[in-house]
Amino acid sequence: MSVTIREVAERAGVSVATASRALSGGRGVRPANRERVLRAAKELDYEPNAVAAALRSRTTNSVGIVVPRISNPFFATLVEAVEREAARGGQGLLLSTSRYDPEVEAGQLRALLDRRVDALIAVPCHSERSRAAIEAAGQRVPTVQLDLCLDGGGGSWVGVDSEAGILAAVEHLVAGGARTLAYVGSEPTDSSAQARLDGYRGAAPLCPGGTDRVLLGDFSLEWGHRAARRLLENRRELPEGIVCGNDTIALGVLRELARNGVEVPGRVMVTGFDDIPFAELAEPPLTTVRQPLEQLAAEAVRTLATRLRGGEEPHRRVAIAPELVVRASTRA
Amino acid sequence: MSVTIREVAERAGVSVATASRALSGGRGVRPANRERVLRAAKELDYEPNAVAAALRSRTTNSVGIVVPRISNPFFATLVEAVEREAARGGQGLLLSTSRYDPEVEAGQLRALLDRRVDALIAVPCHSERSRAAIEAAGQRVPTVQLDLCLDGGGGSWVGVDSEAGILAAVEHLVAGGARTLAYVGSEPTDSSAQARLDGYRGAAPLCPGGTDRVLLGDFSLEWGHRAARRLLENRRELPEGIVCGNDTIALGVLRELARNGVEVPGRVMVTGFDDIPFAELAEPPLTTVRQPLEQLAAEAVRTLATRLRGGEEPHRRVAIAPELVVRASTRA
DNA sequence: GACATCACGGTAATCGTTTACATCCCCGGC
DNA sequence: GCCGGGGATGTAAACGATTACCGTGATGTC
Repeated sequence: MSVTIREVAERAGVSVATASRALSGGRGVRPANRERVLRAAKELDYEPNAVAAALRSRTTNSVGIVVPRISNPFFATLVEAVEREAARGGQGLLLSTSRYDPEVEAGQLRALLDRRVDALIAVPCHSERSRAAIEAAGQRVPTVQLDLCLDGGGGSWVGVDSEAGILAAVEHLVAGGARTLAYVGSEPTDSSAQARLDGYRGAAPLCPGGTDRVLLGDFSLEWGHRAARRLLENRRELPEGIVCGNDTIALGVLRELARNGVEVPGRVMVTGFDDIPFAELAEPPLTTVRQPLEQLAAEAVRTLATRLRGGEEPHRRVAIAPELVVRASTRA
Repeated sequence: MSVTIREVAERAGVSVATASRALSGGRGVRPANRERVLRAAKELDYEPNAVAAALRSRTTNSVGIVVPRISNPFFATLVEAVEREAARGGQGLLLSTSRYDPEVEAGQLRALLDRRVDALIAVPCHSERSRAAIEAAGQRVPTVQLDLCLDGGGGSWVGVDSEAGILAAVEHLVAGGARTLAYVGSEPTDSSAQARLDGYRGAAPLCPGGTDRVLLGDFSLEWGHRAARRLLENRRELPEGIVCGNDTIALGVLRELARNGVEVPGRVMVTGFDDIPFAELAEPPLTTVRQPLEQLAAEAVRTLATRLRGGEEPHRRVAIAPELVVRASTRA
């Protein structure tokens, strides 16, 4: 069927060992022989069988990734960055989704391990119930948690410094003249939600006027709507700045404010978090904290690469500082 | 290192052949033996080596997919649907992106074939220059083009019936009272752009008042802006219905109309195509033609599955009828 | 000229399964 | 009682690379 290295070797007049050496790296082979092997391979249109190579060399040159979903533009962009980064190193990417179900997630991780991926990248879908599977995986291959992480740490992690991001947003709002603030975020069911909430609480003292309104729901547009309505109940006490836990919530808030004729940023300023593609398309365009996705992906892949090349601490935790992107939903 | 089937067989007191049979399918093994093998496997925490199985059985239980990009929400949703469908059949998904570069695409396809994927799904990034690589791939494994296709056909394809979709949009606009129409789409550089344009031209006779304004650019928000500005140059001749080639363009058009104080759907009705997640978040929410992504994915995977199970025509072309989703950017 | 060193190349073992083939046993039909 | 058939099992040969190990000849050094 397919042409094998044996036939290439035969045509080149060398042994399979030499052919193999010539095709991969080519060290320890006389240039003349190397040439002949390469030529033979081209003439026969030889396609190396990566499966056989993987079996013998015990390395598949592929990494597995598990994310909650891909249709979420945030994860999509993340996966894209990881794919590009992996491809650059000649690594294939095996993609799975957990659909926010720890059981599914565990199954996917196991399937990836059966396929003998060299390393794993996972966005744990639950800060508690993802633990067992992810730690088990970490026993077998280098594993890095991306974006979200397990409660209480454990294993490598690469993510954004949420607290610094929220702090930047708060500083910006205060500098823009906001005297009262509110936070609309998600219940701290995952590590990001927790960190952003902590960030808000930590930054609160910067705003002298008052920062005590904290509304927690989930990371959805609907929650943004509802929270905004709640803040609108008493028009007089409407805060001058609303810090949102992510962009989706912020879009919901913006929309509800627009419906009720509240001027943004005139009467209220709004900030988001993530900088999803639609943030700049909102009306008005949303000031937000941009996740440096490319950097996150690069860092994650690099972490795995160094772990594979040998040693390095298995508990590397990298928090990358995000960047505030100022748009029209706030005053400079 | 890892426990092998040999050790499982030993512990169960049977030969490796029997162990293998028991673990995969279990046909032709006495129930008692099957039980013992399964128990031994569980006790030893046996993890089958899919690489070895793949080498011997010449099937990797994995499909490769190449899309132009994942950060495009349309492709992201498509990939997600394919992943789910593949996972259901126990197939892994190897993901690659072409970044709209036929060279990159060809390289990715080759890499996937080296990895011996059982089948391929590709969204060709160019209707001409993708041909060689995709047809070459099709020689080796079942390959299906998804969404986009090569010029002039060739190979299997699963996509949406663009012409029917545009027709539905036009009918809807005419039924809603539009007397004049315009089309804002992309130059026909890919098969979808072509089909949508053809669809508009085919449906034109339905609108007695006039349908001759056809503006072609690319599938971007900016083009939507520019096209809308051009239509606004002569306010009096502003068409009563604007059919857009995709949602992104439509969002651009909507925005420009809003900036110029044109009422939607009062003065002008607008339709999109695709139903990306943000379509319903637009202001007003966008009436659009929904791509049945789940169905497309399922059909693509099914096509490959039947091809793998043996025979079936290699030239299956499936066009699925899309559904019109009516929202507030048009009158019912 | 003897010997250590070195670069290169070949032979064959190996990775961990699946599966072709042979064997064995049991059962039913004649 | 013999034979054919079929199901369960074992033996061993694949699958197609990589690589440990060893042999060979060239080279350098004393």
